[in-house]
Amino acid sequence: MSKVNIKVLADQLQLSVSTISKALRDSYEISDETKKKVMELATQLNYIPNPYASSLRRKKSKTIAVVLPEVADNFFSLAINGIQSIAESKGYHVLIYLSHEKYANEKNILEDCQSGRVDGVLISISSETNSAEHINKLQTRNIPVVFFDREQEAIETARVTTNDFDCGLMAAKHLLQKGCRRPAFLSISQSLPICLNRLEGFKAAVQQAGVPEEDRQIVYCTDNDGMYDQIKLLLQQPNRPDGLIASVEKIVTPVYLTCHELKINIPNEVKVIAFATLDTAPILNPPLTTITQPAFEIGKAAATLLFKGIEKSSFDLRKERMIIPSMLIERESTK
Amino acid sequence: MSKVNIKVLADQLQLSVSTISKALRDSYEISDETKKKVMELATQLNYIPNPYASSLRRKKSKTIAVVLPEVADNFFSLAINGIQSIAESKGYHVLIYLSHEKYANEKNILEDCQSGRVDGVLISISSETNSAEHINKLQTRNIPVVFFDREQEAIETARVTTNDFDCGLMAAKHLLQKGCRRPAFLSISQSLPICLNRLEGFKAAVQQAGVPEEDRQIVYCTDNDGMYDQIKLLLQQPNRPDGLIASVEKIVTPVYLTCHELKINIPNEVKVIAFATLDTAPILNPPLTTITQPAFEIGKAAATLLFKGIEKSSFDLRKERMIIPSMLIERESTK
DNA sequence: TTTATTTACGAAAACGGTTGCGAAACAATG
DNA sequence: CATTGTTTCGCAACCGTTTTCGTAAATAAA
Repeated sequence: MSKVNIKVLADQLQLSVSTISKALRDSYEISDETKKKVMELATQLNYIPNPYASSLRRKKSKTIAVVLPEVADNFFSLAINGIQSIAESKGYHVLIYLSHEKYANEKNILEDCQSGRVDGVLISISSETNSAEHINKLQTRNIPVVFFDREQEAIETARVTTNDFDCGLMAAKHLLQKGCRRPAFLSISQSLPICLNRLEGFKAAVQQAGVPEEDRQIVYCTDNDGMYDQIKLLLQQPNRPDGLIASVEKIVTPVYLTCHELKINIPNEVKVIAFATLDTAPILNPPLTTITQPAFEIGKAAATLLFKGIEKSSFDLRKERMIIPSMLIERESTK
Repeated sequence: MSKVNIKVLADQLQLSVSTISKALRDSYEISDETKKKVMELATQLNYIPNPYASSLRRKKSKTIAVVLPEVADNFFSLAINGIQSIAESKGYHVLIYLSHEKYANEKNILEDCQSGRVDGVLISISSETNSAEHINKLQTRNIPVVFFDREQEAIETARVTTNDFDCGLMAAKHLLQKGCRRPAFLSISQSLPICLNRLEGFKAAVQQAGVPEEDRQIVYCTDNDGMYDQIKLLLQQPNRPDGLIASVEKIVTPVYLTCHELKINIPNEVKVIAFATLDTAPILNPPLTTITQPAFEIGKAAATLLFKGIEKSSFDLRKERMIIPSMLIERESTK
C-alpha cells in the first residue's frame, strides 16, 4: 500500500534520488547533516528498500541457497540451524530447496540457482547423484559452491565433512572390541562418499581384525520403503550378524523395530551403533551408541567458507577441506 | 559469466527485446514461427531469465517466507517438507527464517518481509510473542499471512492448527482412564495458544473427573536450560505426579532422562504422554504414547491457503480456519 | 478500390535503486 | 587575484524484464 520509495523521500526533502540513495548507504559524498535528515524521514515514513531493485543493479542478491536431500532428519535440521546462524549475522537470506534424493530435482534446483537469484550455494547431494555437470555449471557462472556432509568428489570446491573413514573404522573397532564376530554395515548408497568412506573404515577394521569374508556383510538399503524388509531378511538369516553399523540416522528406527519384533536382544544378541544426531539416543530401548556428527558446526563452517568465497573473490575455495570430527558416545546398545 | 539476457537474444535474432520477452512468455501477439526461433536460441544459449528484474517489474517475487521458532524439532521439519512440496508445485521459492523463540528477532524478520521480497508469509510465532503489531504491518501492506500451529489470536487471518483443546482433553482422559490420580501438565509458554488450548483441554478433563486442586499441577518449562531441573524438582516432590503430559516434543527427553535417573518407572510409577511427531517414539524405553500431530499436512494446508490468498485477491483469508486432527497412539508409556 | 480488421512486431516507459561523472560553491594555496 | 582543491550534490545511464501503445503490412469486408 504505502509505496514509499526513494523518490518519495527525494520529493519530500527536495533532494535528488541519487542523494537519497547515497545518504542511505552512508556515502562519503553526502554531508552529515543531509544524511541525518534523510535517515529521519526514512524511519518516519517507514521506508523499506526494495531488495530486488538493489539486487538487479548491484548484481548481488544477499541470498544463498541450501540444497538438501530432505529435512526430516536431525542432521539436516541442525545443519540448517548452523547455516542460518551465520547467514543471519552476515545479513544474508536463506532459500531452502529439497531434492528428495532425486538427481533430476537437484539438477532443476541448481539450474535455477544460475539465474542470479543467489550469490552462493550450500549443497549436500542426493544419494542418486553421481554426475557433476549440474554443479559445474554453477562454477562456470562464478557462483561459489560449498559441499557439506555429502560431497561430490569430482568437483573441485570447498567441502566440510566429518571424519567419515575414521568413524567407520572406530565404529567397527568398537563392535569388534565388544565381542562382535559378524559385523554388518548398513548403507544407503553405493555412491555417496559419506557412505563409501564410512564403509571403507569398516572394511579396514574388519580386515585388520581378520574377520573372515563370510562373516562381514554390507547391506544397501537404497529405498526407504524396502528398508524394513531388507533388515528383517538380514536378521532372519541363520548366521545373522551380531553387530550392526547404521551408516545414517534413518536406519535406526527400522533396526530397532525389527529387533523388537524378532525378539532379538540388543546388545546381547546383536550390538548396534549408528551415525546419528538423535537427541533421543539416550532414552531408546536400549540407549543407542552413536557416532554423533557435529551437524550444527558443520553447517556453520560450510556457511562461513561460502561467505568467504562470496565476499572475497581472491579467496580460493577449491583447496578448502574442513573436517570436523564426530564423537563416539557409548551407550547400552553396544555394551 | 555468459551474460546472455534478452538483449543478446534480440540482437542475434534481429528482433526487439519486447518481442523476445513476449515470445518467451508465449504471448498471443507473437507468431508461432518467431516463438519457435526464440525458444530454440534460448535453450541453445542456455538463457536463464533474471528473476529479480522480473520481480521488480511485475511486483511479484514468486517467493514466500516461512518463519519458525526453530528447526531442530521434528514437527517443524515435517511442516517445512509439507510447505516445500506445495511451493515447489506452484513454482514458488521458500525463504526460511528462525526467530529462536525471540520476539525481537521475529519482528526484524517480518520487517524485512515488507520489502517486497516475498509474496506471502507462513508463520509459527515464537513463544515470547504476544504483540500483534509486527504482523499487522504485513497485513496493511497487503502481504498475506497464514499461521500454522502457533497462531497469534489477535490477528485476523487464516490459520491451520490441530485440535489442541480436544487433544489436551484426550490426553488427560487417557491418563485418568489408565489410573492416574495426580496428573501434571508440562507447558512451555503462558501465552502460546497451542499450549493454552491443550492446557484448557487438560483442565476440562481433570475438572470433569473431579481431580482435587492439589492433585493437578501445571509446570511451565519456559527456559530450555532449566528444564531438567524443573522436571527433577517436580518428580522429587513427596506427592509427585503419577502422570505427565508433555505439551511439546522437546520436553520428552528431559522427562525420560529424569525418570531414569531417579529410577522412577514409566509407566508403573508415572505415565507419560506427549505431543510429538518423534519417529523414535515406538523404540523409546518404554515406547512413548503420543499425540501425533499431522505436521506434514499442516504445512501443506497452510501453504495451500497462503497461495490462494496470494493468487486470488478476491479470496478472503480472514475467516479461514482449518483444523487437522491429531491422533493418539497408545504405547507402553501409559500402559 | 476503399475501408475495416487482424496480425506481428517495435519503441519506449516503466519497476526502484545505484553509481560514474560533472558542476557549483566554497576554502585554501601560491 | 588566479589557481587548485575539497565538499556536496544532481544528472543520467544502467541493471534485465515487462507492458502499454502505436504502427506497418497483410488480410478481410464493403
